[in-house]
Amino acid sequence: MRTMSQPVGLPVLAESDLVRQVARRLTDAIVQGRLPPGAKVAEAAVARELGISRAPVREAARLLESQGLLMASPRRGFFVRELSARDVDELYALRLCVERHAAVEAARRLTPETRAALRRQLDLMRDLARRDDPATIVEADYQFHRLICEAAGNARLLRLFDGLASELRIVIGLIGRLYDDPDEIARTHEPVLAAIEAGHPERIVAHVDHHIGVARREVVRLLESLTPQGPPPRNETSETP
Amino acid sequence: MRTMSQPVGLPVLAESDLVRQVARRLTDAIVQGRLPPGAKVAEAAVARELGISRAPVREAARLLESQGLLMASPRRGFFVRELSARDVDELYALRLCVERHAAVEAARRLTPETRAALRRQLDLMRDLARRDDPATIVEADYQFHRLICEAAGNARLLRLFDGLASELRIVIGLIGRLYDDPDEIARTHEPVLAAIEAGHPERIVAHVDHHIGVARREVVRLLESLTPQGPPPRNETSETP
DNA sequence: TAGGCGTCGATTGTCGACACTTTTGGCTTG
DNA sequence: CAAGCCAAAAGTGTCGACAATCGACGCCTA
Repeated sequence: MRTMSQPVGLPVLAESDLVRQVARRLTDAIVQGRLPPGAKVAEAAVARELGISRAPVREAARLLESQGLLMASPRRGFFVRELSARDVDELYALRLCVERHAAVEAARRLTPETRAALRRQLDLMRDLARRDDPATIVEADYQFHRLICEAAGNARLLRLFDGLASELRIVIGLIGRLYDDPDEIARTHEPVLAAIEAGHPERIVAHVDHHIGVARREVVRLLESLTPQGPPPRNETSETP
Repeated sequence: MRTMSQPVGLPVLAESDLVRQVARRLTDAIVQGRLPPGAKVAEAAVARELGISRAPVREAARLLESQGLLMASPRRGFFVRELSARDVDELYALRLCVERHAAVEAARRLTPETRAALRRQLDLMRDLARRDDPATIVEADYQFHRLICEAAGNARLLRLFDGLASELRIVIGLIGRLYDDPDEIARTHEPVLAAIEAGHPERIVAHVDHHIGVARREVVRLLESLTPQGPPPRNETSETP
């Protein structure tokens, strides 16, 4: 068959899929903090607001459920996942584990392009730090770490990272500004990138450990300080299949 | 509100939720190889077979989709994910990353109980190796690794492991017997457990690396040898949000 | 005879409806 | 006045239906 001269990768226009769109909207609302932890996500309300029926909303909710953003409580509906300090600690443990691997792997297969991209991102963060816009900085921070995971060349690892980051953003967005000294965010990332460029696995792991470890303790501490809140769902559904 | 004396976590009788049941059935069918990679999962057929409507089937399919077991192709339906040799390699890379962490952590908080459980599982595997029942051995193998992840005390890590294992079982089930020497499976696990009991992080990592590395090369090699097959879906949906 | 086109059947995406459960609000009662 | 109970309202779980789309088969054309 030779209908087209070449199967040149076209941009794959317009996912007609309502489910994806709803999923994305809900995700945005959650990470932006517009749907705070514990909030009920009423199908009917969402459907009404978007001018669609409940079916696509339910399916989107299922997607977000197994991504850990929502929690399904039978006969009661979906709720934005509430993260205890312990949850966040677990998430950071996984993130550490993932990013360690990602950084080492990224270093192994570092190309001039990705290296430049990382440098550029770091510069961007430095700039933003001067302008002092918390939300934007958090976003840039996320992108920097994401670039590293992308550079590891493992699509699944990237998806995993995105999942962890999404869940964490449930609370990060809540906490707001994480760094007292806005310049610190760039300073703490510099050694990580330097280690990747240098390509010493041990040094990479050490710096990643330190960098994420700091954030981890910080966030967990902050979260523990404002834990006293919670009227929400009734029980964890723990399965052991 | 205090309807019940206490919101003690009840066993949540009879999951009224059809979605979970369908999800589980589909998962079973996939890991048991009854739904082979690339197979189409027709909603109507599944619904008819289970005597229910299509809605719960669709929702279950969404769950499995974001677990990586199914792949949604818009307007075409759901298909059992096909794993290329590269996919499997990526999965093993993640598994390595996860299990390393799990084993080290398990060693750190090793209790006599979990230690006994691990020993017991290893003995079981030795027994099964003598009886030589491939399917059962694979299951026991899986359980051993799962126990380690459980012992790490991170619920999320366990879920992650389950997810990776599910995906891998898509192909493991296909390959069938992995070990020429059935006794080998017990022998290769022994050093891992020994290292965990000894509690030397470096030695643990080394043994886990070796053990999983062997399996990884083995499976990837086997899979590459029978890759020539594939009429299936049409394109990867790669998002970069 | 090989290749392209139109039509038909099958399947998906979405919707509205119905039964049942949970929640809420008010009312009764100690 | 507070606590408990009852009834109405809201929301979920599931279903069957309908339009739009995809794949396949067969026909027409070069």
